Amino acid sequence: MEQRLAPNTKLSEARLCETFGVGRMRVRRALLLLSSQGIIKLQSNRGAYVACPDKSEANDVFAARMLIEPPLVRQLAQNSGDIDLKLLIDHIALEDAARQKKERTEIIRLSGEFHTKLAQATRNKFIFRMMRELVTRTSLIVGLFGSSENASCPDDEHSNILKAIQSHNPALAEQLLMSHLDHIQSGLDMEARQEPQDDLAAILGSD
Amino acid sequence: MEQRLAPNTKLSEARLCETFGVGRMRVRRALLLLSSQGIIKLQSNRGAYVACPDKSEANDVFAARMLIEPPLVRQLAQNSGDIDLKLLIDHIALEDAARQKKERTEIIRLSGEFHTKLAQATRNKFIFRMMRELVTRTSLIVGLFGSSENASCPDDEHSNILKAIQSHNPALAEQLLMSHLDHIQSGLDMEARQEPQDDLAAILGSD
DNA sequence: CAGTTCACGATTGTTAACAATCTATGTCAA
DNA sequence: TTGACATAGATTGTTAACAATCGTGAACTG
Repeated sequence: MEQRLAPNTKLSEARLCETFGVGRMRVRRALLLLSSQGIIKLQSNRGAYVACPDKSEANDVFAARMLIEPPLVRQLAQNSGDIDLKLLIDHIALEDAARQKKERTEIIRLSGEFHTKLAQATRNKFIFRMMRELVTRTSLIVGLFGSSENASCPDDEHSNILKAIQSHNPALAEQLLMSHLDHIQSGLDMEARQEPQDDLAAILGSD
Repeated sequence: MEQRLAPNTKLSEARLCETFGVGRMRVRRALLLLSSQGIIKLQSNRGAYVACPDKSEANDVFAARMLIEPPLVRQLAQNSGDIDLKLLIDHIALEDAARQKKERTEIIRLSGEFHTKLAQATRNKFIFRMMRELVTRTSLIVGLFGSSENASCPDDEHSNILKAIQSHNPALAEQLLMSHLDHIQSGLDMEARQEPQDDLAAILGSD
């Protein structure tokens, strides 16, 4: 989620065991779940590797998001009664704070999380899970294909989307979101790839 | 998927081991994956049970489907170039055949699968996975709350949706699909619950 | 007779040893 | 020098024994 582990990084069981201080069973369970979400790839007898989406997969992820998120925000803007607006308002506050403090990894994490919280605001478990999966995958893609400067979303687009929702303007909310997704996607360079890093220093460093 | 295992059925590890002739490890891996998809619930130290969606979850599933499927079929009807229409045409043929032979479980399976194949026709892996999960969950819900006669979708609604897609009529396709989902949902009786069955006779019987 | 407690059996969770597979290194030959 | 082959090490996959937890039923008490 925070792009500290590059795609194709090998995740050896023994290494994860000592890093997190748990037995192999826990590690293998976690790896299986991550692989079922497509975050890592399990290669038989070869181990687990951070997933490395290709160009085509990247396009699929954005196509899926452009299918789901527009009706999602439209619904949020229409039906402001049953939805959890506070969740979004509080989140924007967090984003602003992180941006002022220039906490880079925090900004990246919150940028993705905003979209997850759009889904969470519907109070619909299934929509939430779908968006979380798509957002996670987007993080991988941005880490792979993104130029370093635009790793996070443009500053105030999230805030503007929220305002459109609050003012019950479905068409505007939908349009703002579409162009927001467009900005993210067009900020990617589909040809250049980051090279894989080969250890877990990123995780160890954060303890 | 075929509603042979009622919700709340207990799935004991030992039982599954002998039924499928595999070790506990394989069984536990499978149970973990099923639980991550919400098809079963893993209760700590108590075992695995077929998920038993409640009224609120059922509404969430239909809300999620009504959010995703309309733009999905609209896209299919608009952009008939890159999509896999043959998949849908062949499927409708299978449905017709099963209906003529009055193969009940086959009809139920294919009824759900049509919606999965709508997603598959986009050739987008993520859309496909999301729909598969929602359709599976719908099967559980229909098994729980559905009256026995309308367990499958009305006869020709799938066929009509496909025709609207083939004739590039997005608005019609979207409208047909919405009323189709409405039909399924309104055929449910949210109060009456089927009682759980307590063993795996259904699986054993099919071997 | 009802309610509580204890102990037993059954089931799940964990651990550790073992087996199988793959990668890498080093040797030999062309 | 390069290629293939074989062997050793490391890593993953599996199995089986062990520990922990939970539900049940019997025994006991009020």
